[in-house]
Amino acid sequence: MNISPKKISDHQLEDQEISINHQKLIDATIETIAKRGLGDTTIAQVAKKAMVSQGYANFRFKSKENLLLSSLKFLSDEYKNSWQRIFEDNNLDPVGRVIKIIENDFSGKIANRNKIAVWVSFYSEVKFRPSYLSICQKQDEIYSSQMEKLIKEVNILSNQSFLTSREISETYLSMVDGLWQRILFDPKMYSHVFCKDLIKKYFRNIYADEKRFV
Amino acid sequence: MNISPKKISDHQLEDQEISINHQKLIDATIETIAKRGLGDTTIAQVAKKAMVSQGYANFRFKSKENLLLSSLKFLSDEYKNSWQRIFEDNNLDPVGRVIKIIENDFSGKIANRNKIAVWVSFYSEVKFRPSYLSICQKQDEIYSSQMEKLIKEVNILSNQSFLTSREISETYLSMVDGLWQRILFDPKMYSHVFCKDLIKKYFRNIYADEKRFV
DNA sequence: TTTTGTATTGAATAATCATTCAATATGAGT
DNA sequence: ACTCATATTGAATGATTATTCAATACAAAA
Repeated sequence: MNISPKKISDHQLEDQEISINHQKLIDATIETIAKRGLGDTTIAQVAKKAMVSQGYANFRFKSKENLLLSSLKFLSDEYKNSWQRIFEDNNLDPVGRVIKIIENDFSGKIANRNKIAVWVSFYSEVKFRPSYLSICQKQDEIYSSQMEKLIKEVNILSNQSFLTSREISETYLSMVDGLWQRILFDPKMYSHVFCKDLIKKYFRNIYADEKRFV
Repeated sequence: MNISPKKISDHQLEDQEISINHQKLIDATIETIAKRGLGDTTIAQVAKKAMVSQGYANFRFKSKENLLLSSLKFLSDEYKNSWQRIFEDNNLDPVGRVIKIIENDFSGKIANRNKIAVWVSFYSEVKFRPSYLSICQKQDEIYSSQMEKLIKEVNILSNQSFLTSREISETYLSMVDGLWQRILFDPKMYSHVFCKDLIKKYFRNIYADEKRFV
C-alpha cells in the first residue's frame, strides 16, 4: 500500500477542518471590522479583501452572521491559546507566571488597537446576541478561575492575606478590560509599557517583598 | 409694556434649546439602542417609540447620525453633571469625596445594564467616528485630572507615597471601565455592591488607616 | 372667520446589502 | 480525452432603511 503524501484538494476537507479560503475570509473579516467597524462591514468588502467572490463568502459560511461568529471564535481561541501556554509552562514559578500573563495581555499580538476595536465591537453586541455572549463568557470564566488559583499561590508564598485571591484577580481582570478600552481611545497615552507598569505597580504594592514586579 | 408670561410654542425655540419632542427623541434613541443595539436601531423604531412620525425625526435632527450624536452628548452630559456635583460639594473632605465618586460610578442611574450597553455601543465606534471620540475624550480628560488632584490630597493627608496620585487614579478609572463592561456580561455576579466593595478594598489596602473605605 | 407661518405627517425614493442560484471553472479518476 | 463531482463566480432578487417632500394639521394673529 502506497502511503506517500497525496495532494489534498479543498473539497475533500470536512466542514470542521480549515481550508485556505476559510481562514482567508476570517482574516479579512477581522481586518475589515478593525478598519471600518462592525456596522459598516459588508460581505462584499470582506470578500474583496479575501479575493473571493461575494457569493462564495456567503456560500462558504452559510450567512454573514455565521462568518462573524466564526471570526469571534477565532479571536477568542487565539487569545485562549496564548494564556493557556503560560499556565501550562512548568518552568515558571507563580510570580514568574503572573508576570508572563501581564506581558501577554499587553503584547503587540493581543493588545493592539485593531484587535481591541474588533473585541469591543463584539462586546457591544453581547447583550443582543446570546451566541456572542457565550463565546466571550466561556473563555472568561476559565481565565478568571485559573487566575484566581494562581494568585492564591502567590498569596501563600508571600504571606499576603489582607486581599483575597478573588479580589486581586478580579481587580486585575477589570483593569485589563479597562486599559484595553482606553488603548482604543488614546493609544499614545496608554502605551503597552504604561499599562504593564501600572499593573506591575499594583502587584508591587501588594507584594512589597517581591522585587520582580519592577 | 406687557411682561406677563407668554406661551412659547416650539417653533420659537432656538436650535440649542430643548423642545419636548427633541428630548422625547433622544430618550427613545437611548432606549432603542439599549434594547436592540446600535446596529439594529432605525429611525422608524425610534420615531415610533417617541410617538412622532418617521419623517419628523429626520427633519428635527437633520440626519440619523446627528440624532445619535445628540444622544451620546446627552448621556455624556448626564454623567458629567453627576460627578461634577460631587467635586463642587464643599461639605466633603477628600476621602468623603472619593467615596461619593465610587458610589456615583456604581449608582443605579449610571451603571445600569441599559446605559452601559449604550456606552459600549458608542465606544465601539470611536475608532471610526472622530465626532464620537471627541465627545467621550473631552469628558474623560476632565474627570481624570480632577480625580488625580483629589487623590493627591488623600495621599498627602494619609502620608501615602509609594503609589503616585496618577497611578492610583489611572488604576481607579481603568477598573471602573472594566467593571462596567463586566456588568454587561454578567450583571448578577458584578452587582453594584460587589463592584463598590472591590474598589473600596483597593483603597483600603493603600490607605490602611482610613476606616471609611469599609 | 380668514390668513399665515410653522409643525408634523406619511408615502415615495433611492441606496445599500445579504442572499440565492444558474452558469462556469477546475481537477481528479477512468 | 472524457466524465463527474465539487468549487467558485457574479448577476439578479428582495428586503431594509435613511432621506425627501408635497400635503395637511394646527395655532396664533388679524
